[in-house]
Amino acid sequence: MPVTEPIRIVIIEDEASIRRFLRAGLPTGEVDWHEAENAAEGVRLVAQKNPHVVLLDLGLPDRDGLEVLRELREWTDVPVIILTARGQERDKVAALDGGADDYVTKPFSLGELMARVRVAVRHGSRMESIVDPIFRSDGLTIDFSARQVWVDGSEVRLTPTEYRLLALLAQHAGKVVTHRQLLKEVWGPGFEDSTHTLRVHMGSIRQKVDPDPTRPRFIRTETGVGYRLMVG
Amino acid sequence: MPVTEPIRIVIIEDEASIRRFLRAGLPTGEVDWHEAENAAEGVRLVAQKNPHVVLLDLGLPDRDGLEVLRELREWTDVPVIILTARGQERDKVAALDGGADDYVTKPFSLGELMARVRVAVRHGSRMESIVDPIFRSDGLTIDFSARQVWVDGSEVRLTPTEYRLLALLAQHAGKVVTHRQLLKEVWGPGFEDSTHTLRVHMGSIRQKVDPDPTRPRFIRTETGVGYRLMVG
DNA sequence: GGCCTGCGTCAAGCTCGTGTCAAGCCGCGT
DNA sequence: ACGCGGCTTGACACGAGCTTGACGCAGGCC
Repeated sequence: MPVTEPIRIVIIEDEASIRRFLRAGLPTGEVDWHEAENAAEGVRLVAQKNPHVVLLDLGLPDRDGLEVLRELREWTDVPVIILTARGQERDKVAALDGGADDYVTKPFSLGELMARVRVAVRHGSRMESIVDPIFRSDGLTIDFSARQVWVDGSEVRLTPTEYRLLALLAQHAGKVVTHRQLLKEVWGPGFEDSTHTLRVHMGSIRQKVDPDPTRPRFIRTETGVGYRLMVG
Repeated sequence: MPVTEPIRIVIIEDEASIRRFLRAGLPTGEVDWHEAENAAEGVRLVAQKNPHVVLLDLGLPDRDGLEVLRELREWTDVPVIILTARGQERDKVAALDGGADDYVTKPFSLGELMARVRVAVRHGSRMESIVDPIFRSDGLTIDFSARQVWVDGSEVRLTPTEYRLLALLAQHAGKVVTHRQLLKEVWGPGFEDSTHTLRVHMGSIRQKVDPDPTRPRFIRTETGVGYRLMVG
């Protein structure tokens, strides 16, 4: 899992010179950049790309920027940073109260703009990560964010390898995960043949969560193929 | 969504004239206004009032504003709007990347500021994760705003590094915090491999709050992964 | 029945992570 | 200059975790 996904930005701005200036100054590789030069195309692009941040010019040729903002706000909470030459207080207040998240007046510095973009991304991501992912099935509970496992309510302590194996099975709950898959994911490429080690580890996992392998509650072995975590 | 409750604002600003100017211009009845004229009082006030927004001046007499921001960010996500005369790009970027939510340079217009306050309140209410400035669990108490720690009622004195480590664990109470995470947060990027130093510090923390690591009350080591502060 | 293959268990050995002690370094205040 | 507190670094012992090998067992095939 990559730690730093590139920031997806949609800019809605008619002046090509501004777009070019921004595009040239972007940190390469960290930004996924999409340009629209009018309102209609901009809204379509936001819907299509689902960006982390939208940069919106107020002085568009086909429609007023505030209208575009209002239209976006009908269906998305994506952070919108207004990017405009209009520096009057009433414009700012109207935009901010109209749902904009920030307001930057031209001319602006690229560094400041990118810092404000990062703030907006921070705000956006914080809302998504409220619930932490938990796996439940029968008496087995796995809290991935806490890296904790319970069986019938009592906590079970797993070693790093054991946890990674069990988590991998849980991520594909109900489906068979092959030996090669498990070995490659946990030990890395080049260990696809250490199937004996894998069996020993599965054994110790079972000892902790599933004591009787002939009558398995959770982990079923699919002979010759791999293992499967059963779903209730 | 109309905010029925008045907006609670804490302003940390040494210049009395600015405070007076703002206080005079506030819409009466809609704002619950609290003033601090230095950093120490400001942090205390934030902890006490649990405001919707904090207005923070960077040029305080007793401490640098960025430090104050960093200290606040150790325990609260309350929106912070920087309010300062420093308009250099590097100041703005440093503050915004340091956890600030907005940056307004003096002289500013009152209308714009209040609009930005409303944006901040909007952001804050959306995540509604009001963090308690006091952490309690079993016999362990941590007051983030006062940087104080108690075990079974008696105060424990921690060094700066020890406190930051323990506070970090408390912020993710119940969850595993990896070695890399701890090292990066406390020592900064580039120190992710100094795991030995980390162990020594964890040792001295334990000596003070959790004398027997084989039967831990609070800090459990997750071998090969990191540490976890247990919750009752 | 004998053989092979795949799987599970157990024990032993080894590696590596961990905790602790002590020494040395640095910054700071007296 | 000196002492002190805090941080880092090194040495070392201990234990947890991982790997490896031996063995028993079940099922399929000749």
